[in-house]
Amino acid sequence: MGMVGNAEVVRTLERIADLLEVRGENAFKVRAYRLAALQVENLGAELSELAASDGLQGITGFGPAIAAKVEELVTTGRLGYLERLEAEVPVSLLEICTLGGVGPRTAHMLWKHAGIDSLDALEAAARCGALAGLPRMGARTVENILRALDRRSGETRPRRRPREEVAPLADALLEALRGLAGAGRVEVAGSFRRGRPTVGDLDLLVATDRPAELLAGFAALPAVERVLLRGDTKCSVHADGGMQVDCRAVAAAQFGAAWQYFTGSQAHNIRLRGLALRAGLTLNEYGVFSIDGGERLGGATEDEVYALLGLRWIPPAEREGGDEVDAARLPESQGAAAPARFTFEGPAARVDPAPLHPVGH
DNA sequence: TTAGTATT
DNA sequence: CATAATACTAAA
Repeated sequence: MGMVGNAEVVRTLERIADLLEVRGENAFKVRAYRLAALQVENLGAELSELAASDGLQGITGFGPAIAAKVEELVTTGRLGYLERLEAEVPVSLLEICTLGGVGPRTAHMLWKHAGIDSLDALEAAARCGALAGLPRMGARTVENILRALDRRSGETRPRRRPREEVAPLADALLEALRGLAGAGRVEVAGSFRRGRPTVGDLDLLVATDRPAELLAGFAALPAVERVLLRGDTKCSVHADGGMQVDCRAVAAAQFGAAWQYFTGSQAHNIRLRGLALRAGLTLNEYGVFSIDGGERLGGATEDEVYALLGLRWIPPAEREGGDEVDAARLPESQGAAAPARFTFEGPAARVDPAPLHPVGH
């Protein structure tokens, strides 16, 4: 019976997706496995029991191919397809992908162009200059790989931590941000705000008129150990203890849309944005826009964002990408059908180089 | 400008 | 045919 639980099915489907990706497979196929994994995560029932009774065909994200593989896995405890994949693709390529800045495309290239199939082989090649000349391998990138390999021995590999363990750091950083010149409202977002029992990183949001300046201040905080990247709207760092902290700076008029985006979950955002498209709108971290014309309809508060999509405000703890979006539908009359209630006032709500309306011309 | 990686 | 949208960096 259920020797193989849903959690292992999720891990297996994700592993298949990772291996297919470094093999250079069709992106849609890779996504299909990721989507299936996501669906299993949010599934109410045990797959092994479904396999014994109704079968797996009806599950969202399961076509015939994935249904057959999952059935094999939950009934026999093994999966021939995965075993063949692991025999074909060097599994160490997945470790190479854990180096910051190195993803599946690069791992694939290293494997095919230079026969690199392990971290040791990569290190050797990097040290003896064998990487230079490979596609998209400049001096800068080689340097970044060498630094990432160096840190690897420190073994500070990122892990999810209990939220209680992270809370003091979150409080301290919120306080520090509030103390920076030009800082307006400051809030935590991400999985921490959603109340998840464990968090992988901290996501902080700050309202400001001078984002670049504020992010420079953030990067210079004493609690910051290393700056991973810093742009005009976003800065990622490693804080003391190795925890990654992402800080996003936005104008006050966009705070609601940005907070919504940054709170996630990813699956929730995708559902919201999909709903927006079907309503003739588009949603991003800067606001809600009408698709034709790109007029900005709102986004100063989360409430406004959800209302423009015809939804009641959804508590962060529910934003996991299950059925919460459908459950939050408001009666037709005041929803997306009549979205022009909010107008965007005030000058330049957007940050300087105008990220505004993402809808292509 | 484009590709790749990253983020929710 | 195919889930959304955007930011940052380095290469070309």
